[in-house]
Amino acid sequence: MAGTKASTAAEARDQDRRKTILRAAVEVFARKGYHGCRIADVAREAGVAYGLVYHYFKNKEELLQLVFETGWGGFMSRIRDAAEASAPLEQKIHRIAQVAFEAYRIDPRGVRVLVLEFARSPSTGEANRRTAFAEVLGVITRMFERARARGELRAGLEPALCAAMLFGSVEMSLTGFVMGLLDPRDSGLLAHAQEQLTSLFLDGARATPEDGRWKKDRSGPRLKPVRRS
Amino acid sequence: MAGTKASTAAEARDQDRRKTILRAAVEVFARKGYHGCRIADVAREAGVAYGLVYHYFKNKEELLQLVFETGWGGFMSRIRDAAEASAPLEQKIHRIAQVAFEAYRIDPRGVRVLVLEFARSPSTGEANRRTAFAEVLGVITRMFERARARGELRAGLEPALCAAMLFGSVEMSLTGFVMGLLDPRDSGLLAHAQEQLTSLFLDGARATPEDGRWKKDRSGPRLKPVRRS
DNA sequence: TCCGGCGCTGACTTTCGAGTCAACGAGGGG
DNA sequence: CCCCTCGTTGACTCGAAAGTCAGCGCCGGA
Repeated sequence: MAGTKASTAAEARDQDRRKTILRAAVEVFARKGYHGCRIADVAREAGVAYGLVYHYFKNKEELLQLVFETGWGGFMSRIRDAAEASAPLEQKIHRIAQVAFEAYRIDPRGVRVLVLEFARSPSTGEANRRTAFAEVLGVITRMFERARARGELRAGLEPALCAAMLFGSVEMSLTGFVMGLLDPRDSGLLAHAQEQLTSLFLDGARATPEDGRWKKDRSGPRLKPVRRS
Repeated sequence: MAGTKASTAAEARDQDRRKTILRAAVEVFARKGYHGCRIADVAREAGVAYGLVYHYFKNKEELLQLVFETGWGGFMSRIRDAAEASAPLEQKIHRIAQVAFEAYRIDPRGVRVLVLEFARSPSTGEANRRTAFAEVLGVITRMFERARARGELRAGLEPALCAAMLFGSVEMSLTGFVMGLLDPRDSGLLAHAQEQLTSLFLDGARATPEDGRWKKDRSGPRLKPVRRS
């Protein structure tokens, strides 16, 4: 049917426009932050008229909401896949780290928006961010609960706190990269990051006996004399 | 001298006023976030006239800047004390966790502002946060560098990444509490948190041999068959 | 070629809050 | 007791940005 075909084509063009504007919004948002993100800038970035933004989106709120949901949804589903896979804890953690750093490698700008703007600024008031954090932390908490049930988690560790620590480690590492406090070009630091994150989280930062000359006893005395430099 | 005494008294009253307004600003900021934080609200909260705020502070920017600096400065100096003490790594990490959770226990509202709102203003907000993060991460990175030099850090760990992971763990745990995703009343979770943070960071999440029935070998095969539930 | 609809335009209106300032009055000195 | 100073007040100004809308012109069909 010609009518159907035409309307389909029209709809496709509509979707293209929407995506153009959405991408422009990510761009501006990443560059200028929440406060500096004016609809006028988004329109200019997208190369369309000011009013058109309001033809495709109800208001600024909805637009930014969508920017967030798109990005977060993608990230979240990968995290969920990783956390809910049937694999050893070690592998799951490794995959979570991989998802995060891979996302940064592919789209630093998008990660910037998620990590710096949405994670730390009130967009829809607070509900959004709260929901988002609750979502990841919930998924990861359940992962640790299952790991504990299987005996993969060291005794005495609270799954919810493990989740906060794991996700916090990931998020702050990404923040470091995004802010330029950690340089991804430094000796493949980015690649190293996901390995170290997994390794440190699973086995800790403490020197092992073979690292140094002293034997370390985990259950030994807490205070060990240390020479000042 | 009477003149001096009078001017001193006047200055003291001035400082009181300033502090009243500053405290009101923290309050409103914590309650409504950056967007909802209007000078009118701060004035009402402090019980003074709108215009008086501008008698004591140059503008909104300066006021919020000061709110941030006050809180962050206190937090930062405690973190610095902990990180630069001459003590074993274990103790330093424990103290860092302690500083953070203690701060939350004493002043959840203040922590809320630092953790969630983090002075963001159009022009200098970004720079601020960047500086603040660079500052903590720098201090903690140096702590890990010294630990590495002393052989207290497991081989192959990048100090800067350790710093990001440690601070990220602290920050996300606090975020969990502040957002109500972690309930401090749940079986003393708050008290538990600082112990677990130290323990997990130093020794990892992996089950130790004595945790389960299987022997776990750290350098063993990465993939271990796990029964699906 | 002409017509009619609609995607698109951008100037205009509205809203809102930061920052100003003229005036008020408490209180201390003359 | 009066006046003058200065902390204090809050109505007002001004600018910025969100959101509206009347109309333009492109394009597809007759």
